[in-house]
Amino acid sequence: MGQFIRGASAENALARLESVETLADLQSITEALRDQYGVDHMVYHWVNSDGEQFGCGTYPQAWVTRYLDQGYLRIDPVIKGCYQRFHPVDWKRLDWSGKAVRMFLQDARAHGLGHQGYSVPIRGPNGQFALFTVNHSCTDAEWETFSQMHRRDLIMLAHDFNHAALRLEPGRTPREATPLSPRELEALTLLALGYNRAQAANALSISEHTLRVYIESARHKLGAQNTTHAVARAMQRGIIVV
Amino acid sequence: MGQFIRGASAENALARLESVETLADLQSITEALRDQYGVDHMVYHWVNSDGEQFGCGTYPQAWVTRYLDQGYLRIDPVIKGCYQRFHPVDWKRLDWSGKAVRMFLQDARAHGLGHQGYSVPIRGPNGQFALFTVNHSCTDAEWETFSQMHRRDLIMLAHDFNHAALRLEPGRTPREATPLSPRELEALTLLALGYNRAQAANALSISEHTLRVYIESARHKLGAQNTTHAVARAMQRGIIVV
DNA sequence: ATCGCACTCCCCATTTTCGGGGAGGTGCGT
DNA sequence: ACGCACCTCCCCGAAAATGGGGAGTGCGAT
Repeated sequence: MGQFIRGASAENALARLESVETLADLQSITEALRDQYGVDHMVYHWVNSDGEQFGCGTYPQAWVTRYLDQGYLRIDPVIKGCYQRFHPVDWKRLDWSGKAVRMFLQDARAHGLGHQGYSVPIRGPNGQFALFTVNHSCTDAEWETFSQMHRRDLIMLAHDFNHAALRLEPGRTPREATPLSPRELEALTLLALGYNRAQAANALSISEHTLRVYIESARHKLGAQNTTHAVARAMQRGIIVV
Repeated sequence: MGQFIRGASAENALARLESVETLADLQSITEALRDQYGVDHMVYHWVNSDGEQFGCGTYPQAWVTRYLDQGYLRIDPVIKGCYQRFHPVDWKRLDWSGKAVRMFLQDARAHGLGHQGYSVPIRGPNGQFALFTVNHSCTDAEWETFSQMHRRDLIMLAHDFNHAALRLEPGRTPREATPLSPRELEALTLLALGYNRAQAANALSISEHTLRVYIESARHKLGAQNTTHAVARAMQRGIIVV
């Protein structure tokens, strides 16, 4: 295993992260950090199921392509595990059972990924979700030492990468150009809680017709196809809390 | 202004945060940190629209009560501003216009809050959203110096407070009783993406009748009242990613 | 090898939602 | 004082979802 260099050497990269201007800059920083920390791979990427992709890192291009083509986003236990956690997670603590998952793992190994991993979930406004991951091949004990030693560094790195990414891709954030009105939010919230329109209208002490107007306008503002879609988008963007 | 102590002195509190066992512990840590950093106030609190409250800090009790009673949650520019940002924000950069907001500000001052503030937004799984705030009275230049010097400390503190809070309140992370089958998850995912039943069935290359069976069984497993509710629950539990 | 579970298909009638339209009142910021 | 966004109410027909029922295939586990 490479030498695990301490925080001080990461300061350069931290400083560079704050003034990143292009995705290529971000990419070169992941490579520099990978070398500084002496690990096999370091990756930052946005997690979107809708095909949009944003990320950088040192995974082989073949693996990135395959990952997307195969729809591994929906299989990868790292995604699922991090989605339900706040704190960074060691890959060993995830659930790797299941046929599809085992095949995924095998495929990952075949593409040169190490069996040790440590991933930091990051959440931004409007339901943004991203991951910052370090990947390596070494013994469990060595990995434990590494991850414990650099845990805080990695959290800060994840934070800085996300900050840089949000600066580079402002188009992802200001989707809420038309914010929902209080009544619209209330309406969607009740629907998300399982109320039907009659019940929701009753709960808000308004007519069902009025409720429909709210749902309709919320749907238009959210660019949603139907009520379920509107509720899903509102939840995804974090503008309603259930 | 008090002396702004550097990161090293915060290490004690960081260590204590990792082993916190009660809300009172968390409370005492905010007080210790306030004194260490030499600021007027330091606060961590959950932001829930549904009235549930979880938090700790050094704001006067009278202010906390008033804040809740008056529903300032929906007025406070700090909440709104942080909700739309990823990076910590200086209160001066927020939008303080509006009649209600000005009255809110006046009320805050009257309750002993300083005019300088720096707030760190934190997001967890299941749409959790929390804030970590430091508040003080000093000149703009002094505050600028302070916030720049301790920015990274405050981000890590926010992270650790949230981690501790999530450990203390596991009730916010519901467990998955009966796991959904792959097809059920696919079905719900497509619905969350705005597909209607015919489109979803087509996308999965199955009959609409079959799709209905999945939705039905998923609804039962999730204890949901209707399709929208089922999708909302699945998203809330993080078992589908949209 | 048997059991359970996931997967697939089909019927019925009833309830709910959708997608347009119009119309009047309030309160806030410029 | 004006506009603008919000809130509230109502009409219609067409489309979609719901809630039951039954019935056959395969796969993995006990």
